[in-house]
Amino acid sequence: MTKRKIEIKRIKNEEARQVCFSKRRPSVFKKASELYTVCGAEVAMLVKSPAGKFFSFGAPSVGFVLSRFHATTTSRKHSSMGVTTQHDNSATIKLHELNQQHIELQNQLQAQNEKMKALQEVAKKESGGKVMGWLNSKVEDICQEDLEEFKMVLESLKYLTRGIINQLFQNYAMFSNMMRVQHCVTALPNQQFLPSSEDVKPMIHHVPSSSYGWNTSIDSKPNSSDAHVVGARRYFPK
Amino acid sequence: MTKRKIEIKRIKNEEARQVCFSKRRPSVFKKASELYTVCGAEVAMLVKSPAGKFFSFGAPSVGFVLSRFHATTTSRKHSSMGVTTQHDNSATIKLHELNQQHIELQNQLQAQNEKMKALQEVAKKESGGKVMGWLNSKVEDICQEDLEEFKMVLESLKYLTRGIINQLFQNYAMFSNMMRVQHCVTALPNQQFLPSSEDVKPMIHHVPSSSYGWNTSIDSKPNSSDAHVVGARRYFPK
DNA sequence: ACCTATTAATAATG
DNA sequence: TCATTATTAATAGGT
Repeated sequence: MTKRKIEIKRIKNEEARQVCFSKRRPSVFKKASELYTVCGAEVAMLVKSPAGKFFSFGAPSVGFVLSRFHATTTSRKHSSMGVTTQHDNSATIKLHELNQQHIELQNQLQAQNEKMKALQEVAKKESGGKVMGWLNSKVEDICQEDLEEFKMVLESLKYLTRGIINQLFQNYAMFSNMMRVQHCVTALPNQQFLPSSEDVKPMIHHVPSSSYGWNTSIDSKPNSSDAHVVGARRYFPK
Repeated sequence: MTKRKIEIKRIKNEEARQVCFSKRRPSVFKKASELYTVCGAEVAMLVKSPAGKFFSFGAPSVGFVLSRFHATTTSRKHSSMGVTTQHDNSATIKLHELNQQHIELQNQLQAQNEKMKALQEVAKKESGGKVMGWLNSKVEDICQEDLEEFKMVLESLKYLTRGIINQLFQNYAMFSNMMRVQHCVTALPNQQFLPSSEDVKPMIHHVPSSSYGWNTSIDSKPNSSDAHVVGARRYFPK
């Protein structure tokens, strides 16, 4: 979101990556804060910077939310009528994590979508460009190219990739079928989860005295919708 | 950030508050995801909605980040929550992460399939191009001049297809790896990830069949009879 | 840290 | 819940 749109992928330059983190992290915490203040959602967020620093944000407190999370993800062996159900609570974690990489993949898909969009855009443009012209330019930057030339390339692209793609999708279909069976076994059985404790105490985080130190969120007013100390910064509702 | 600027304070109307949460939560998760993908920061985020549902996001995984967090915080003597985390159940975690990837890759490949089709649609509109002429002609009929131009086209094709082909091969490789690893992992007995000592409550998962991916929530209300709905959300309609 | 041109998020509305 | 759109908020690149 800025002067130029960036692809959502890891920044290779280490310094630039750290700079980006420094800019983005407070914003994410702010968003998390707003989620609590405006919507009344309990939020805990733990972050380890690329440089190894830990940050945390929590409303009404990190510990409060963490403990609730533990309560819901902590399982036990349940015996009933001689039947012992060994409850695999990693399934719970799995469920919670279904969000996770999915979101990342969504970002990847966005990048792909946009590349495709760029291709489509180019396909719509009319002008006197040559193959050599956009041969050296980036796909995203093509804007004055010759429609006919481009279409020809697309056509040949189809020709060249058809075989590979077909084969890949055949393999995918095969794997997919196999996985589907297995998935039913591992993810679909009824599962039981603990209710959360309703009487959880607020928590104050330890600050390990490592070379980096921690930024912690210490909520002095567990039930208020006020400020949360995060690092050196305070978020107040305006 | 919108039609009108709103004051950052609790929305009193319960329904409006829930609506706001539903809109904001995915965005915050996305930001957290980007913090990981772009900046390489480890992130864990736990959220309890105003309606009492739990959501989580973690990169590289909630469990991973949480266990690191606990390891660090508990190494200072006490866990503030009195919870001891045992994070040696890598096999179980691995299993479920692989299951996640399975689901997510299905979505990704599906999306890719659609994109490829779109690309090919564009290409199909041009049927009588020079390139196709080359591709369909006999080798003997291609003159030197044509070969030079054809070479240029091939170069450009290499550029245009690089991203697509690489992506497809990556997915193929991931699937291959998953199949190998998962066979190994699923053979292991279920293990407890977290110690348990509380009552449990039943939970129902509903997985929509038509979506690009899933978000999860876990109801934390002990006496609620609500089903746990795993909702679907697409970042990129169409 | 600051600036600002752009992109991304989202409140209000249908 | 889903889509649209008018605005505001976030931020990449540069100084």
